[in-house]
Amino acid sequence: MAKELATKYDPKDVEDRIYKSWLDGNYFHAEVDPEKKPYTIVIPPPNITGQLHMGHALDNTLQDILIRYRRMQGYDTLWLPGTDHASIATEAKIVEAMKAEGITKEDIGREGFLKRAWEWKAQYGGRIIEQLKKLGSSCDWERERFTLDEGCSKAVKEVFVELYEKGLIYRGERIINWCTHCKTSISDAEVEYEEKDGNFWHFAYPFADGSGSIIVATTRPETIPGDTGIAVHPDDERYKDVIGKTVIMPVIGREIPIVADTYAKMDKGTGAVKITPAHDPNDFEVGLRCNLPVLDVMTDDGYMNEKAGKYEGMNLMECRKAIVADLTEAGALVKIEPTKHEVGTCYRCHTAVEPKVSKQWFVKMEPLAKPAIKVVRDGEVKFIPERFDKIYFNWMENIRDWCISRQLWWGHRIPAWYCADCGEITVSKGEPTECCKCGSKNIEQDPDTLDTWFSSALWPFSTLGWPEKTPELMHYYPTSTLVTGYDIIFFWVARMIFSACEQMGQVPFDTVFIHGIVRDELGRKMSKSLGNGIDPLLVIDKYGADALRFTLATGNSPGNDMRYSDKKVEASRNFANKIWNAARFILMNLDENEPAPHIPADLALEDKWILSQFNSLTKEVTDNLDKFELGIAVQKLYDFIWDLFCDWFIELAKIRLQKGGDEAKTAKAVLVYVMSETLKLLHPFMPFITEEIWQTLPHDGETIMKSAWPEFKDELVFTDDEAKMDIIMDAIRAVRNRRAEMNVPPSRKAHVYIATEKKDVFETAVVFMQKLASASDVTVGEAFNIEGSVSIVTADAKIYIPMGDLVDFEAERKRLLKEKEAAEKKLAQINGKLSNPGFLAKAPEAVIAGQKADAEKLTEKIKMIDESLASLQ
RNA sequence: GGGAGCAUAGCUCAGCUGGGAGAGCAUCUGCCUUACAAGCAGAGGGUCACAGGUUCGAGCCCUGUUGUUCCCACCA
Repeated sequence: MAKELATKYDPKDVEDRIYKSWLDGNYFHAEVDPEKKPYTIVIPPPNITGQLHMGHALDNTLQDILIRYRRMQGYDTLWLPGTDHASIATEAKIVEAMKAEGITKEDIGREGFLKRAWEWKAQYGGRIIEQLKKLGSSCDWERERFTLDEGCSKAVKEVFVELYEKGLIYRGERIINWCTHCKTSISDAEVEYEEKDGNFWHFAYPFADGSGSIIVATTRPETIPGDTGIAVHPDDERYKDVIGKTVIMPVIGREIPIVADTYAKMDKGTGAVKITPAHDPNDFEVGLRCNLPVLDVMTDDGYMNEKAGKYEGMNLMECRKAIVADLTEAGALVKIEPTKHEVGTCYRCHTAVEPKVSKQWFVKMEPLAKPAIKVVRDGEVKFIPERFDKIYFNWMENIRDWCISRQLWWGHRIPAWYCADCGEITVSKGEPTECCKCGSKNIEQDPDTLDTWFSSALWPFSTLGWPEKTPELMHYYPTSTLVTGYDIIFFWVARMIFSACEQMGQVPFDTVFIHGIVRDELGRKMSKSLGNGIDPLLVIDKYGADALRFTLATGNSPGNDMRYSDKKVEASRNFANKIWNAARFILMNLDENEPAPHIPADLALEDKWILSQFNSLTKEVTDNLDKFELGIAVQKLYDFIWDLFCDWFIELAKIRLQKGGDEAKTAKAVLVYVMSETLKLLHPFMPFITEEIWQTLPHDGETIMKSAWPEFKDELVFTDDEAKMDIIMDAIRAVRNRRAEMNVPPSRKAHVYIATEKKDVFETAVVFMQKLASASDVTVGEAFNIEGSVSIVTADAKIYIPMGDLVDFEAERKRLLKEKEAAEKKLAQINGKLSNPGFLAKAPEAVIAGQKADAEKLTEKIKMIDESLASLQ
């Protein structure tokens, strides 16, 4: 015995040690090698506030599989890791922590706050990185980046200034989404719509001239104090005469005009709509067209302000109630109509978002979207699965300008300075000391910061050193594959694409590999509020990282959600243990000086069979990985290892191992070869256990992760031997089946007679039958006539087992009749096809030949069943 | 309002360009066969949601229906 492994696989004994050895070997590190083809993945940077969840586990498992695969194939492989500063989330967290101490942001000021934020980052920002390591992620940690580090900040300023100078970034007063909880503007993409119950309140507004009233409907009565007009459609006959009149707002008492604008739809509501330019995006546009004043009646934290008159100081809901009550009392309420409507909420805190007029910075999207649409349309960037390009196009084609300024401190400060003297804006990469127009020193920087996604949009090139033309940028850019969930296509993927097209004139990656989300056992989204989240670290602790990875890879079909369950991980853990035990068995049998893996001469039938199977596996797994069919690849590996290698080949190899001598030597060599090559194919999926076993087996090289990916070999194609093994396995299964049906324990051996035309095949199978089909002796001949025996019919043989005492002859007869019936039914089906002229004319030849062969086999089988039935008489 | 996904064994899901319905778990039966009981050998279980169509042939392609999940959208 050469080396030993523990009897049960314990990931805890292995994983940390192996991971450390990889780090010590510096195997994850990429150095620019112009001789080699690069393969690059940039990690979707997790938030520094984050803890590893199942979504990260899935995303990073998939990335690691791809990276390890390409690394073994010899690519110059870079997986670039990093974290995102996550402005809103992080700032909220720190503000909350300060609140516990009774401090506010304003108390300590901008500098003090940022100091605390960086301290917080230093303390917690590395947490998720350590967790990624537990998963086995083979990132190049030496190149770890942070969206707020010096390099990324430089890239951000560069892009901002350039876009500003091109007129693609502008500052303006527009309707934006305002989160009253986070107290900042947010972009359209950051608004999530939730269906809520609400009402349509119909109110009558009397005309100022006393000639009756006009009825308008609203779902948001609290915006009434901000109304500055009522719009009707210019062609609306009903209101033709009132355009230009004014109404007196009940209770409020203000006089506002009725204007004509096509925005008012004649078939909606009453056809007359109140206009609140400060608090509704459409109304804002109407206001611009019809010259209505903008009246902002809300404060930044969600209360009515002094312009709301008597409602000042109320929060929005209080105000709504008060206004409805007041208007009702004033007799203005016409009717209430219950309705459901979509309410925009902040994607971080789920507070209702208020549309609000505000002066903010925007990216002009249309010119940027155009090339970004083109590169996907032209296939320069491919989504997998393809259907996501539709979602992408739909978004890009209807995109509105991107509000990028945030009223936060934690983030990239907007590089714009305002002159107190002339009002000019100075936008600069550096730290300007004077106004670019009037030269005044009286300038002050914009206090706002940029949307977090502005910096992550630059991630594929900012992390490689851009705007510097670093060797890394030249070599590794554009990156290869981006792996991410469908939930951040808009936030991130789309923005990376247009940013790269604009800055680099080149796509950021050629493939976007999209996965779904990991749901709980009941199919629900894992969430903090439901408390149904599964901590991947606990799973790793219990079952091992390999088991978790294997589970996530198996469940992955691109773009689709998957459910997590402990049962699945348990099955994966069992698979790991199966491999472990197969390795133990092999090691037990090896000699002290067992040679390195190689294909020996004098291959036996079963050797050629397993090698041929392995060869096909290699090709298939490689093809599947190239097509991002990870789940299929891993399933094939599972089937090969468990069913073919363990359940058949190892069992067959035992025969020669017991014999010893040259045959044993060959068997050992094949065991070692197939095992270690299979471990390589499995390594991207289960890196730890494969490394541990590979190291223990005879091997060349220091680590499996740098070994060469197996390739299809023509000399390992043994088609005839595969066919022979199929015949033998068929017979063995048939015998086992019959014995099981009769409840014969394996310990009761029996003589087996095989009548066949393929004597040579079955003669080699004698020892196999003894080992795997409980045969004491095996006699192969052309025909036998044995009284009182069990008979078994396969396509290639009729097998007799004299165990008359165990046989119920009547039952046996019934069984044979049933089998015959099944065979005849099948044969009739096939003959139906074969007598169909259309089938013969149009089906491919291989299919026809296959059907003919099946028909022959069935005919033969029926003949043999008949013989058996006759001998039962 | 627009769009997309899903519907296959009791459960969770594979099934790639149309040509023999599969896996894991669960169930049942028999096994301590000296790598593995986290195992071995076997068994049962499916009108592939429904209705049409294309095709020699459909789980797979087309149309429609139902159920379900999700995304997008400025309908007062």
